[in-house]
Amino acid sequence: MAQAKTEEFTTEEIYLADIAKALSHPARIKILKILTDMNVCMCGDIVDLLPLAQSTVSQHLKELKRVGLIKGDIDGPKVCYCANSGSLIKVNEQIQKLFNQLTKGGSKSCETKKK
Amino acid sequence: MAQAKTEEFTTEEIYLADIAKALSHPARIKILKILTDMNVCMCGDIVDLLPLAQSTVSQHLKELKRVGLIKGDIDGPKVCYCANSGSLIKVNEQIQKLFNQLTKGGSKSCETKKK
DNA sequence: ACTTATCATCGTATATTTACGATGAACGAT
DNA sequence: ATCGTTCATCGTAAATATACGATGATAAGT
Repeated sequence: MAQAKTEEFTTEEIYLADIAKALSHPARIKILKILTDMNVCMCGDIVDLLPLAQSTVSQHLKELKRVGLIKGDIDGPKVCYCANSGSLIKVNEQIQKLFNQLTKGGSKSCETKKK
Repeated sequence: MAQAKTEEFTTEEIYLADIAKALSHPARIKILKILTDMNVCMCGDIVDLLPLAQSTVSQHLKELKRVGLIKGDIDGPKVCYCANSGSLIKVNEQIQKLFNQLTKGGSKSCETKKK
């Protein structure tokens, strides 16, 4: 099965993996950049900046919203999206924590003493 | 189709998304931590620390090796895995660059002046 | 009330991911 | 040479992801 056995992993591992999943598509990376560059929050013009159909972009936005990296405010028929700075900062901290752990050990080597 | 139109994205966006994909599973996060904690590089005992079958763990290791986050040295019938510190540092820098961009703008708000 | 614009969701097709058991390859030990 | 250990790969099944067009929902404007 493709059923992940998440029971055996820590909350942090699951959280980080989930964030990573949200970032695991070039379109979503690009959307985050677009929303950051446009200081005024953007709406569906994101579609014009991506080589994807409107429904597909909507799905990507949904995924980013799912993990809280962006927010969307309904304004009439439009929806105004913007990056969630607070969440981005928090996520950045979590990632930093992970990489601090992963790189703290200095350089290790696999070189096994070939006997 | 599930064919990603990667033509329209930058190399950096594709690279970051690819790294994120490699990190998008709790087991792979955990494997990286295990390889870091064990100062001496580990072999297949990783399997014993994960709630997954040996073949599944092997697949996860392959994915991490694909993006260069870990290395594996064949030592007889065993394979000695270890975290690739250099790669981890480089990846960390790339991620930092991204988040610096994403968080540089200060706090934005979606709050549309409800007229 | 009707149209237009904007966006989400539905339905669907295909690709990829995740997982497992089974098998195969490499090597050390007997 | 045979056996056991270790690990990758194959084959396969189910879940998820990606993408699109079509449809539905909402609100502004006519």
